[in-house]
Amino acid sequence: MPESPVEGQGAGMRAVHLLRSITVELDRLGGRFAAENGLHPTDLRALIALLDVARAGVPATPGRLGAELGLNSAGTTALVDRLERAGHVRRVRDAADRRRVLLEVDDRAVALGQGFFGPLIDEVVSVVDQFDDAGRDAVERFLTGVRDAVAARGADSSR
Amino acid sequence: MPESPVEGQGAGMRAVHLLRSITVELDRLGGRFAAENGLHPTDLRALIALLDVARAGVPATPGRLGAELGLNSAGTTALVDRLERAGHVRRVRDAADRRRVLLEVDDRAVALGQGFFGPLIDEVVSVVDQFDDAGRDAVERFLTGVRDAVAARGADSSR
DNA sequence: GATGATGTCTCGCTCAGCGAGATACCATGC
DNA sequence: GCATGGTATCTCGCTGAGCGAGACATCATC
Repeated sequence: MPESPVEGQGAGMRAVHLLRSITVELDRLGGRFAAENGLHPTDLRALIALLDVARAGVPATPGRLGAELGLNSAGTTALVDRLERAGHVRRVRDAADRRRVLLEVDDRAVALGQGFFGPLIDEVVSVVDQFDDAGRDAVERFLTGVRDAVAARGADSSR
Repeated sequence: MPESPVEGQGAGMRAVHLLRSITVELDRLGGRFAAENGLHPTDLRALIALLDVARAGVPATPGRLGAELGLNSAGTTALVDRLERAGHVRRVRDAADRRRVLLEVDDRAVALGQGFFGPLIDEVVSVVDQFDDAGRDAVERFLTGVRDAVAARGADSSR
């Protein structure tokens, strides 16, 4: 049972600490982006989630968004209000099921996000491109393994 | 300039999306841990940051903690109040500089965090252990590259 | 011992998110 | 057709995290 993270740890623990500092830096970066654009961290998470489900082809609704972010319905309404007021999102009544509201992300919001995160994404891609096939495969299997581990632990008890 | 993330993308984009879903799952998990233990996401981030600087040997103070989390002094005081009320942290006047308050993390808080995140850490370590030396090296170089990219982007404009 | 800098805390406020419940709509039964 | 239950969203009132401004104590320097 390893614990202290000083130098000279195993490769596994070094990977763990690198991952952690990546997540810390990432949400610091996200916070800065949010602050610069007058939106809250939650708003940013919401936009990212919206773009995600949009690409998956599923139409986004307040209900799904709220569940994704762990907000209740009241908080979700307030969130969508904010996004709509800022012009990042439009509410459109679903013609098929008129209880539903579909959320359409404005193109400028997409462009905004891509302008900020695009360069970072390109850098990560270029890091991966430096490896040979075996290296790329290792990276991908590692990430997949970590994602599955985290997701499994996130799914076990409640929800 | 790649964009859509559907299947059949390059290895680089797949890595990007895996990384993103890892971070999403991780902070969902963190949120759950926080909720289960009656503390807010910020409190969890604070505890993690405190453990970090403690391991680095630097004594933790409200000032440093607030800067780390991006809170102002009022918010930091409120945060430390909460942590102290919950018994996770103790305030100790610094004898050398009596303006300062040193923050000592309670052993039970450390144990709590390790009980929750320890198994996940072990799993990540075991994922890494499955690779040969070349694979481990690739993973580490990848993570280092990503961390540097994120940190560089986080440092450029303000702060 | 006065002066400025620094670390922490207090006060009053704003606003994100919660719980409870209202409202509108769909999908069944009769 | 019309009641009944389920679902999606929104409204209302409230709690509390975090902010700005400033108070206070302590250190460093002259």
